[in-house]
Amino acid sequence: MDEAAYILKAIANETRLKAIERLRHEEEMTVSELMKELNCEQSLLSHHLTDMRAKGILGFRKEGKNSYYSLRLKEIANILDCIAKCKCN
Amino acid sequence: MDEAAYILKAIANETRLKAIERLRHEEEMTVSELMKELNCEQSLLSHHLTDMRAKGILGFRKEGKNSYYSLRLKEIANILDCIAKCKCN
DNA sequence: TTGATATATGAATATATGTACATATATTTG
DNA sequence: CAAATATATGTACATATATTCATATATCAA
Repeated sequence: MDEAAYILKAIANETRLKAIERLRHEEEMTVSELMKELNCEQSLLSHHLTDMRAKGILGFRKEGKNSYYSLRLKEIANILDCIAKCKCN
Repeated sequence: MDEAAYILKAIANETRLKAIERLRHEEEMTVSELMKELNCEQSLLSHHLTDMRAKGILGFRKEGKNSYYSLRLKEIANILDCIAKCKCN
């Protein structure tokens, strides 16, 4: 329950959820790509991504100028589906 | 995504998750019962319950001296299962 | 080597959330 | 009615999270 709260806190944020939702359908994405798609400022997005990465939620790969982020815990995306169902009530 | 974050924020807390997990298996419970089981101080628990109730997550019924809380959005409990699966990685 | 691009980091600040404590309210019981 | 019980509420404070801004670092291209 402890760890559940830890994970939920790490994703309970609009920008973070958007990133997760986006990464769910993509193998990996660069920060720039995410910036454009989420319409989020560079530094802010970087903070969010860095933190989720530190918490094991996102995967990471650096190549040249770019950083590639991916959804490491694929199951996390299912949470979004659960909530989508809740909303239908 | 907006609303997903709203709900996740409302439950991303150890005490709240414990309450949800407990209510999941019970039709309804009083504050006192929850206090004992969650080992949580009265006022603090009340604040948590009141807030989740205000956000539509918990159901509520008052009878005599007691307040009965229930899990209104049953699907929310599924989120806990999703996370349990994540942890297995 | 210089400048541009991509990203990260740190510090400062704003805002939200959690907690404790005192007190209020409503109900029941004697 | 007075005391006891169950719960809620308000306020203050601590702590966590989000956001912004300035700046650092690394890579690439001319």
